Amino acid sequence: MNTGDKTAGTTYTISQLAREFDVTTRAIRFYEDQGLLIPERVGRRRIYARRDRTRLKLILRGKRLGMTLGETRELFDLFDSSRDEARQLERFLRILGERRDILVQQQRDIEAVLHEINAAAAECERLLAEHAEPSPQDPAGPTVPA
Amino acid sequence: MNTGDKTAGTTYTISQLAREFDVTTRAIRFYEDQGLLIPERVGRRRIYARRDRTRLKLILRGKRLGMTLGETRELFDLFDSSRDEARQLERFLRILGERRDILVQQQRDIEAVLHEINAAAAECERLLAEHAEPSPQDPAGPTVPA
DNA sequence: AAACAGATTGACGTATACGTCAATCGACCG
DNA sequence: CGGTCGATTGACGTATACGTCAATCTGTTT
Repeated sequence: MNTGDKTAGTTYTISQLAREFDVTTRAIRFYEDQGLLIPERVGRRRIYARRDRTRLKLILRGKRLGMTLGETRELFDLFDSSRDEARQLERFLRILGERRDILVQQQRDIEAVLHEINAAAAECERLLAEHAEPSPQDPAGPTVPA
Repeated sequence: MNTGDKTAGTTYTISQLAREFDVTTRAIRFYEDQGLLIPERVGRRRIYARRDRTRLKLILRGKRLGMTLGETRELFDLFDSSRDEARQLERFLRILGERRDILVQQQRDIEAVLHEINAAAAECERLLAEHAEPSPQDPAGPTVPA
C-alpha cells in the first residue's frame, strides 16, 4: 500500500539550488529565515522540493523588480491562504491590484529610460564615427581613406 | 551687460521639492551626501535649480526600478562626463548596454508577473461570483433569485 | 580509523537608505 | 525683542539583505 508515501519527486540540496540560480547558500538559508522557503529535513540537512525551487525562482524575479523579501512573502502567503471567504478574496484582489499598479508604473519607467538610453547610445555612436573619420568634409585625415 | 549673470531661472527650496515628489527633506539631503544633487547655497540654505529637480525625478524613477543610488550616480556621472575620447565613448556605450539588458530583463519579468496576477485575479473574481450566487445549478440559495 | 567534502548553526560585520532626535541658526512677525 | 517657522548640521538608530568567519556535524572515501 502507499500509506505514508511522501510523494518523493525531484529534490535538491542547498548547493544544487545555489549553483543553478547563482546565489549563495547563505542567501537561501536567509530566505528560509524570512519564511519564504520551507524545505524538508533529513536529520539537520535541508531537502528542497520543486515547490521550493519554484519559490526561489520567484524570489529572485521579485528581487530583479526591486521587491523586498517581505513583499514577496506577502504574495506567497496570499497565494497559500485559503480562498473560501469573501473577505479574504477581496483582500486578495486588492493586493493583486496594488502590485499590478506598481508593475504598470515600472513598465512606464522602463520605457522612459530605454528611450533615453537609446538616444544617448545613438549620439555616442555618431561621435565615435566622427572619431574614426574626423570630418566627412575633410578627407585629409590621419587615416588612409582607402 | 550680462556679464556675471547666473541665469537665475526657477529655483526651489528643499521643502518645495520634498512636497512635490513626496519625499522627506532628509532623503533629499542624503542624495546630496551621495553626490547625486549639488544645490547652490545662499548662506547655508540650499537652492535647487531645475537641473536638481530633474535629477531628483530621475533618482526616484531609478528607485522605482530597483536601482541603487550608486547605480544612478554612475549614470549621472556618465552623462556629465566629457565625451571627447573614444575610450570614454566606448565605456559609455558599454554601461548603457548593460543597463539596457537589465531593463529588458525587467520587462520580461514584469510580463510574467502580470500574467500570473491576471490569472489569479480572474479566478478570484470567479470565486467571488460563486459566493454571491452559491451555484448556478442550484437556485435554492440563501439569497433571493429574483 | 583518519581524512575530506558538504552542510549546519551561531554570531558578528557590512552596505544601502534613510528615520529620528537635538541643538542651532536666520528671517520675519507682532 | 521674544517668538515662531523653516532650514541646517551632527549624531545615533533602524530595516533590509545578506557576507564572513568559526565551530560542529555527518556521510563517504581511502
